[in-house]
Amino acid sequence: MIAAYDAAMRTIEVSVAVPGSATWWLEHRAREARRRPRTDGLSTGRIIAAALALVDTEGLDALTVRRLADDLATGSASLYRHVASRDELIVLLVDHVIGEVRYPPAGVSGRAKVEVLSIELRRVLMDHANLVPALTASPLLGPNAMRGTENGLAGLIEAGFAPTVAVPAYLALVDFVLGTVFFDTSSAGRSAGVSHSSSDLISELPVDVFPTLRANQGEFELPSIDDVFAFGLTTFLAGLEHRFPLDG
Amino acid sequence: MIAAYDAAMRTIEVSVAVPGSATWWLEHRAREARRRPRTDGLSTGRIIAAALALVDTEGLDALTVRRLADDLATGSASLYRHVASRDELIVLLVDHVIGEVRYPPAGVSGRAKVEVLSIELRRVLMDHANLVPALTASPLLGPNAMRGTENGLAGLIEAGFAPTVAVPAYLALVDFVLGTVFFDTSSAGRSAGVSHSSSDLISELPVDVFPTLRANQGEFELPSIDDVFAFGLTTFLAGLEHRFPLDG
DNA sequence: ACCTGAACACCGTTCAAGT
DNA sequence: ACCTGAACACCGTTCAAGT
Repeated sequence: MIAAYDAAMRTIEVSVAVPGSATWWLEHRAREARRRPRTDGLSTGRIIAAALALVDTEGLDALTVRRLADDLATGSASLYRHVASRDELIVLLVDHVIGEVRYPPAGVSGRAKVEVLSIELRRVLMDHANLVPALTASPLLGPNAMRGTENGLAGLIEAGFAPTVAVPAYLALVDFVLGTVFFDTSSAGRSAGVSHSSSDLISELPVDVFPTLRANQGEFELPSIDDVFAFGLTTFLAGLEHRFPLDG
Repeated sequence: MIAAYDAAMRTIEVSVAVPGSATWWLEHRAREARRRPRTDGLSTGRIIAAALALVDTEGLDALTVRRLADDLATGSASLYRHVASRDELIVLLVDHVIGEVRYPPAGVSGRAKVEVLSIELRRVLMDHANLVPALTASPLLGPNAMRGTENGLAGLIEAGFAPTVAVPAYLALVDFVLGTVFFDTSSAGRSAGVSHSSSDLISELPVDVFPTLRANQGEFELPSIDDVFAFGLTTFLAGLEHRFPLDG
């Protein structure tokens, strides 16, 4: 009984929260506050910077604890003094990248602010395309992500939408931005010369089963990934304004 | 010189295509056609079924080649006779799951068909939520995915949109569906009792930096993930019809 | 007290040796 | 010819031994 209780408490103290969850971020903030500086040259900031450089240049798979330790000229065990696990490191990395979003000046508000923020979020994620698969590992609840949510939601409310509309609209918009980023980066594997494009694949399909694709094969060549993003953003906002006409 | 040439050719013959790319799918189809039956009890179909069961019950991380071999009562090396790599297996798994989409009867066309297909794609992916992170590994170009593209695009064209509109609209719509699925499954980490919801996190934020979030905190409790999906789908289609009014 | 070398329990993949 | 046990070159993480 007592042994089981102790074991349970130990689990809780060590932190039961999964990295990236709301609970984890709350605990993380408390942990950072009571942190005392380390005697070695390492810091969470240096680790994150080195990890991001590694991911950007060699991909997410290259981010191993051992390799990162090599880059920082230490042993892998030393990193565990600053970061609890590889998963936690990735969660910190994602919020760090979201922190690269540039916010528009105070004069920009309403729909324009929403558009700028959507474009910015997409820009910083595409700038770190190798990190994108890591976005599925946790919800976006870090401080930088929350700042984006604050501003995006404010933009929609400034634009005149009621909170009951603005909240689902904001969430749907983030879903769309992330979707374009996922899709664009997963299609990126095709290197121009050697590989076939999806259009080449379409021309191999039997015309009786795939009449629409075969007939419109050329259209798939034309829209760039940025075109599709702009098309979707404009169409979504048009639909929002059409469904919920503003009072003014 | 000659050694280098031989090495290059060998690389190409072994297949230079990355699993899931258009080139890979084309090669895959050719490979399947000339495949002769194995003497052991294994088949790609049995492997995929066992892999999916494992992912569904224990998660994507539990899908190791060794564990899968155990489940199939063989050694890990034997699986490499049917599947070239773990990555290839995951690509096959994703298209297999997309194959669970149920198509509407022939009477359903136009906007209704587009809605049904969007809802179906979301349903099958949410049914296999543990597999969702694997969707970022490759573009969706398998036979089952192409069937979905054929039908989705046909729906938009039946609805009266020109191909130059229908193609980007289809791509943006898939981006949105995938985005909601990614977002919903990555937020799923919060188990009801122990964990905090994002709303609990919001109430910890300083009101001077996050006024909009604090003021509208309650709204984030209300919309379920299905509500946000339905909201976004309806809004996007409304925007499409508003921007490109039909002739009829 | 803080740090870390060395070990533990795993991976995906290959290939020589068996049938 | 086909199949696979055993090995290779890695992982993330832990902890006893050092300073």
